[in-house]
Amino acid sequence: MTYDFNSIEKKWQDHWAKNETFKASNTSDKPKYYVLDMFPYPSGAGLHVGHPLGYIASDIYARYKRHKGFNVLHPQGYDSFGLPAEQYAIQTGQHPAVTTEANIKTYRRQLDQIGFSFDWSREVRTSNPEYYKWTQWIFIQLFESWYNNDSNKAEDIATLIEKFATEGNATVNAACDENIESFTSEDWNSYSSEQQQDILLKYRLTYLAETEVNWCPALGTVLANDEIVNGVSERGGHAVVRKKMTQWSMRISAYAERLLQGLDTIDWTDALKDIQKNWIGKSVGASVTFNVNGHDEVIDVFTTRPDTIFGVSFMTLAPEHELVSRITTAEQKEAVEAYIEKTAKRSERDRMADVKTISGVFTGAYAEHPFSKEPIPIWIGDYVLASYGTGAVMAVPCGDQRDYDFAKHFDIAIPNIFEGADISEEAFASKDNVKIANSDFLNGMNYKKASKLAIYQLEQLGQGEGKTNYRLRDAVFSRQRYWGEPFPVYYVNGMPQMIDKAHLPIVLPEVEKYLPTEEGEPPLGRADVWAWDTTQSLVVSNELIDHKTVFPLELNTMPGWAGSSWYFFRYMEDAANRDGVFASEDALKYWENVDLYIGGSEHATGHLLYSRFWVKLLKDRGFVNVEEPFKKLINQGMILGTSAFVYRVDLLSHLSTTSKDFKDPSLSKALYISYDSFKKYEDLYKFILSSKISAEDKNTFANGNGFTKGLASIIEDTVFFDLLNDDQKETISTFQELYKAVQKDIYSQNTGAIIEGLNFSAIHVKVQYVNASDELDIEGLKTDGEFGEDFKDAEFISEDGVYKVGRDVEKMSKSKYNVVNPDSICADYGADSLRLYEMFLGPLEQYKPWNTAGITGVHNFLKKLWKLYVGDDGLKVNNAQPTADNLKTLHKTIKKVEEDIENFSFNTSVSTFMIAVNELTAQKCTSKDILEPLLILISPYAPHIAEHLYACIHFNKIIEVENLPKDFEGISTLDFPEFDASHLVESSKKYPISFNGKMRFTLELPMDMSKDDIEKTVMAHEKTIAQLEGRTPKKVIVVPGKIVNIVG
RNA sequence: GCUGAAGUGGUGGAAUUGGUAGACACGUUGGACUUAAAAUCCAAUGUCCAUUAGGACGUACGGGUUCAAGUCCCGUCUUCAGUACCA
Repeated sequence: MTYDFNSIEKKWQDHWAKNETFKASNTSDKPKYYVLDMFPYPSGAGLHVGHPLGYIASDIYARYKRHKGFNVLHPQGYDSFGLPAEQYAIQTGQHPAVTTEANIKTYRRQLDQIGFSFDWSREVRTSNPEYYKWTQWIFIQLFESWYNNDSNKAEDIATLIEKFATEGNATVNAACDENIESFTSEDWNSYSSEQQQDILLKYRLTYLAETEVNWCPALGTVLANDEIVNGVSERGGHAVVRKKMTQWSMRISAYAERLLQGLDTIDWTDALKDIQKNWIGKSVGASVTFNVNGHDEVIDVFTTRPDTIFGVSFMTLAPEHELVSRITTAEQKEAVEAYIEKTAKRSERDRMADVKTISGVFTGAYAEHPFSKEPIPIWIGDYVLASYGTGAVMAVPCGDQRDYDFAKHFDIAIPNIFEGADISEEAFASKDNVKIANSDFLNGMNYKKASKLAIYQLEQLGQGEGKTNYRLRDAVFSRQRYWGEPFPVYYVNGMPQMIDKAHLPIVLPEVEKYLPTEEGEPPLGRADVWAWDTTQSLVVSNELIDHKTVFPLELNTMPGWAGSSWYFFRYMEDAANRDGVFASEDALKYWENVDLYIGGSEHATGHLLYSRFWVKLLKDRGFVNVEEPFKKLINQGMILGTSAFVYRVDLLSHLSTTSKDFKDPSLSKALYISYDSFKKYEDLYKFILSSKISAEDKNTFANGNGFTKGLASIIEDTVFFDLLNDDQKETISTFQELYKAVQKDIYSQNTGAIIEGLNFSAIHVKVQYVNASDELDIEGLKTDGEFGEDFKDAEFISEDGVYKVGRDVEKMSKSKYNVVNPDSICADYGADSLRLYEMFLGPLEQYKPWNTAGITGVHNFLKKLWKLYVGDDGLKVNNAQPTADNLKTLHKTIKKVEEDIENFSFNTSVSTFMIAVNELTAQKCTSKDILEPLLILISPYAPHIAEHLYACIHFNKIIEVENLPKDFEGISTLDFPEFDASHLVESSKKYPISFNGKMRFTLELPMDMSKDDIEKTVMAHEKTIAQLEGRTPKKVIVVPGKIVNIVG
């Protein structure tokens, strides 16, 4: 009876699927627990071993929670809209829906073979119209909401319209666009419908706005900052321009404070919280208004240091600031315009990365200090960003290093307003332990007091107020793409109108090509049937557009994060009951939110922030009951690939004649040396260059003397040779042999080349051909068609009969040939081995290289586990009375495994299982009372083998899975074993006896021995006497149950 | 620059409140079984010295606290991640 994992695993996977073992119920007496993995994007490359890491962890936890008596929801689905499918569609013309469907099939097959306890009946796909109907519905909710800062929540836009109609907007305290003109109720009521809509857009939580974007005309699309390299597109190297575009935006900034405060209520890692805190970027300070001399203009600035207001010696505006053109004097006009033109060419990222260059231009204009009324020169400088704050700063050079550097560079005064601070070399940036000086009414105060008073005085003047600023920007929500959710929006007289929710979903139209139109419109501009008929409430042909009853539809689509911002609610509802709701009230009430969320930290400022925002909106509008989507979040680390390299022998050569008839010399057979040789040669090369020889000799060595260079020039009677020790001489003689063989080969081809030396290039080879000892399967590599002729006739120079490759850890990628796919692991070792091994690799959150070498370890463990239960003659388990040792092993294991799972320390559990099985095997344990609970402990980790052995014990024979009775309930319904501490009570302890803190020997003593008795016994022991060599100890430390330390 | 995390054998990694550093596994070496190989089993395996007994050193580096430090404190270095003229 051998452990036939392939057959066992397949059969149990089928059994679970057929019996819907892991289907969650929305009605249960059990407490609920919701375990979720971050939404996978079904990429065309399929799963590699890095993907399941988090899924295995969450699956272990989900299965554990079931054993612990919870009603567990553990669903899975696909974030199936996205760029790669669209990119592929552009290249091949295949509809993204088709390729996405195929990719999902692959994903599903790969996921199934790992034995996850997903409730697939609740699967969702964001690209499914039944799903994105509700994404569109939520979008409409956002459109129909405004944020009331007084009630601190989003409200129906109708309440705002009501206020406008009765009170105007003066009393409204809303999160809205800046610079909205105030109006009265009479004004409002007299406005045209278009005017009213225009105003409302400035308040809605999703709104149309002009946004500056990186537009790439050649690609017909907007590019993210990191898709631009050196001012051109990363893909194709096309020109990119800054362009204003009307796009949908999400007013996430309205929620900045709640997003920040909410972090305190959720159990996420501090690292992740810090990233979000940073991103939200709250700073408390004041806004200050400066009048501009001789103009009717004012400059608003935000400062975190209102206490330093008397230290202001200039102001700096961003070059893009709208006031610049108006206030610049005639003399300065030329210089200012030249500067603006220069900075416009630099990307925001460029400007931010370049900290060293100080640049700026004086506008010629002056602002007036609010208190002293002194004139303050107004400069422009590109260290000030238009997109942050007001795009203007009041510069306090004595207290801010950037302002200081700017002032020094342009020779602007640096008044010192800090008592006793030395600002001759640098600014005094600390706000602690210093008093304000030279500052009129602020003199002698500390930061806190002075800030408060300064704000108060500014308020008296009407030139400022306390203000909190957030870095968080509103999120652009439009994409010029095809493969995304269409907006439920049509346009009447240029104003956006929502399609009534009753007519959703608005289904993505067909297009003949997935590219932008020739006019630069998004791909939906190519759709023929993409107009809204308001009378029929139907999407109709574009030809019918008359702007009376038939109107054009929105051409942008939604971004990738739209569908993933609420999918966790969709899983709560049974697939059968999803028709009329995104999730029913009952389901939402029962499941509340995700108890445990596992995924990568790369989503910290995207998905994880946006979903928190949408959930808060849905709560404000009364659709859900929770403020936060994910109660606890664990980040899993990435699994990296371990690339393998062979070292190709390349020629360093020149032609002996000037004749062009000769072809480039190449070896008749490609040669590859092993890593060991490569390393030796490389070390030797470095050794020569770091040796004490003349610079001239080094140059000869590195660059050659016309005939040889590098290692080839190390021959007897040279300075280089004299440096070598015996080992190095050995190395050089193998090199010279190789060199001569290469020379001979080339000369015999008569190519006219002079070979000066050899070079070695590291070439990636497939990791599949490398075993655990880094030895290469040369035959396998030679016959691999994917490498073409590269290795077919190559000669691999082995050392001592083996060819070893070099290794390096890199991100898993196809081009590096280091991708390991779970399919072959499952076939060779089984899903249980894969699951255990991925956990065994190390702490979940850590980045770690994948190295198949260790998988035999966990596989052997499973074989040992099998043998503990099954012998040559069948099942070994019986009703024998467990021994004290058996019980000790079991309960030790229960305790440790339970603690480990609660702490997400899965790697240590696997070790614990190994120890338990090793011990029970040594104890020859056959007792069902021990071996059955042990299976429950192991089942979350290695569910197939545990389930199978459990069924065997249950029926007291080796069973056939397909013949199981229908009513058989498997291991997943059993309770987790109870830990009983009484089995771990020891009667004696092996004390480590240390001398001055160093352990010298151990001594077994009874647990209940008193401190004094321990000391006496230890001191009388012969080894103690030997250790002390007649000295009298100064002190003896006895910690009962722990240690004895003798000092002296 | 700032913020956060980390640095332990040949390798992945253990060490829960300061209390036997290196669990468990890989790899390596030796042995058993076998015609042989695979599989399996047994033993050794931090480094150095020593025939053994045993000893010295050892958790990035330098200090410190303590009877006792991988763990606590101070300083330095390195790596990774996030972030950045953020006013």
